[in-house]
Amino acid sequence: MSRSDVASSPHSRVTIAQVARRAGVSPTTVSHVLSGKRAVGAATRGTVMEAIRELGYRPNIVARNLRTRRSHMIAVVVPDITNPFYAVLTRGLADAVDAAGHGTYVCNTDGQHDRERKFFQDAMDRGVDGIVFASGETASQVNFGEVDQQTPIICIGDQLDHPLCDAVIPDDETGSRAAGSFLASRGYERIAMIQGPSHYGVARTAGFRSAMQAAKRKVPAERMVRGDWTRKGGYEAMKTLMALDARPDAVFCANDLMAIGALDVAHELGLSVPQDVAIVGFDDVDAATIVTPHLTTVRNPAYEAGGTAGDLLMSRMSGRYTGAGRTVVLPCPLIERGTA
Amino acid sequence: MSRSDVASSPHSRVTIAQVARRAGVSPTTVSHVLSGKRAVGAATRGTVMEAIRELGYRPNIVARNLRTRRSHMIAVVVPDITNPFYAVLTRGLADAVDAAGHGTYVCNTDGQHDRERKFFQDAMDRGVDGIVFASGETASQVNFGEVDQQTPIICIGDQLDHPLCDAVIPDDETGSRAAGSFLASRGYERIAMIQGPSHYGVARTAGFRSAMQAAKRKVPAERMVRGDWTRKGGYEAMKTLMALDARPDAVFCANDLMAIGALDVAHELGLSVPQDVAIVGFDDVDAATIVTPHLTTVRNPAYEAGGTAGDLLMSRMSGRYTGAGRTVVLPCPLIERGTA
DNA sequence: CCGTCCCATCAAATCGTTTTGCCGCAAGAT
DNA sequence: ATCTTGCGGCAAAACGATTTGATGGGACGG
Repeated sequence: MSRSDVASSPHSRVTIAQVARRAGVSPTTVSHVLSGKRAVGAATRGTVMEAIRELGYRPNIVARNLRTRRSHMIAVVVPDITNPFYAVLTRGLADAVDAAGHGTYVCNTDGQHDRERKFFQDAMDRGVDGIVFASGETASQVNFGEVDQQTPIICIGDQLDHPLCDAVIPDDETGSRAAGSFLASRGYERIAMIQGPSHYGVARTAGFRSAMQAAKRKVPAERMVRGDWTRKGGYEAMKTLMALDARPDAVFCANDLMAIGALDVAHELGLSVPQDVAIVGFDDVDAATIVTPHLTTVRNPAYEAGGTAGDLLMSRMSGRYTGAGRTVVLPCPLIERGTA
Repeated sequence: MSRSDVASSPHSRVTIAQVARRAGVSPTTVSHVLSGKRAVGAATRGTVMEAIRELGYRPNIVARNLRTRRSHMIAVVVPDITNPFYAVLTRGLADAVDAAGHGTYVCNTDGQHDRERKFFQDAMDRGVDGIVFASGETASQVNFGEVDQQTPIICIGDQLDHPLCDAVIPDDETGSRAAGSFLASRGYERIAMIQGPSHYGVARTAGFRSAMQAAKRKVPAERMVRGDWTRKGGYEAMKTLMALDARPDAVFCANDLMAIGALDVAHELGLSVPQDVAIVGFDDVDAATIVTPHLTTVRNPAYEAGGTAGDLLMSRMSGRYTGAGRTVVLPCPLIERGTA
């Protein structure tokens, strides 16, 4: 122990009153030297500081929170912290707000609406200064009962109907368009897509379609198949694609896991990638650089999303911004690697 | 909005006093119907409950925390939530304590000791009910200054010198021994190991050595090489192993990433796995089932570790247990897949 | 010498709960 | 009739900070 516990009372922490008594001043004065909200004489400040050090005083944050109505804590409610996307998002948020002294309280909802509601309530009851909400599906369908009109909310990936709610959304559509254009520019002709389940990831499909149109590539319905976001789903979707008479020479997958499944099929069929068939994914998960060849994909900017969510939150918490809901969209850049 | 906000005052939340006034009773009584700490008449309880519902009362948790000196919040301080091991650990913890109404406050230290200390202080100042601490390296070397002797601490992976500190440690040694024994029982003769950097992961090396001794396999020094936990490090270590005169026919790697690097080498050399060379990893990360063939490995029970950490914590917080530091070791089972 | 102003400090109220001690009152025991 | 006992309820004191209004005393200008 480098720093021994000076004046360690057995338990019961030292309060501001004890410091005041020791320094021969009032609690008010101690509070002021701590907060700097009012000037205190240099001599007095010195005495107080010394008393604080001698007693090893640490302010009781709970008491402070009660009085100031700020907790310096923000809640991040996500489907599952185990999912790398949300883990990275959370990290980006934490890094952004840490410097300002805010902690992050994470809640796993598993995408269940009742849990989402429960954690919203819980967070507000706990008096968090802000909430970052990332839903698996479109958030607008979520109902939060009566939400506190005070605490700012940031919604990731979609809008939420709330006066103080800002949104940060990764630009899936533009990213997908970039992927499609890239494949076309490389000269691939019969470009296919493995989409997500119906009603999901529509922006990715839209971006792809728009790119195909711009590049004058026809995409018959049989080349638009669906997977369930999993590796296995991608595997099966790819199988049906490869069984087509006019076999596609390039496949854009709505996420990396499905792209990896597609890659499995290519290997299994002895097709070389990207010569015989090109593959592009979406998300840029860690596994993208584990498969061989490394997966060409579109990056989903999780860290940046968390960071800007933190920034938006802080601009509201500090009162710097008080207007209506803002929306910031983040680019999803194409990462060229080995599969296209 | 399914539940409209009845009697929604513009802002300023409704307090227990307002409920009491409306129900024609004292705040004490309201508190008692809520907590059930003292009996209240059925009629009064009814009136109070109705007032609560009508006003949409929600208790102010911060005020409650101040009074009761409990926050129902526990801090989990880890190197990086982005690392799947810690993400899963955190999830296990959250799931364990969620039912009891505890939230989890995550802190990323990046393994820096000053940040570890800072977050420890911060957590205690915030009045968390417990701390789960997972350090990258051996925790005993960490110095926390003067820690609160009140709040229980659980240490993952190592002991910590603190009266109220329990430890939960995955049994790396037994797991590694199982891996070694398994390879021997499969008839492999020249078994090698890619260890972690010196002074790290000694338990894994120890377990492996013990298994080799029991199986009467000599392991010359040249067959014990080191990597730096990364895929690239594993790649290079495997290269030197494969260049040996008496080429190993099996390799145990101290973690999965290095095992994947070793697998790269085997593929590059045109060796078939596990016929020409067997490979076993440690951790069972997601990527273990992405490589081909799927990696045989030892599972590092992150989720269970988080869960038992939560259980130990709760047994102390509730006062059920008050004794000296406990240690629970968790088995690391061998997962047979395709590489051995 | 007096009025004014500012600086440093303090006493007291406040934040919204929980908890302790006390007090009627009615029912049952003696 | 008196003495316990227990129940239902209330007033007030914590919990540990912040914040507001007031105050005493020097410095300074007139």
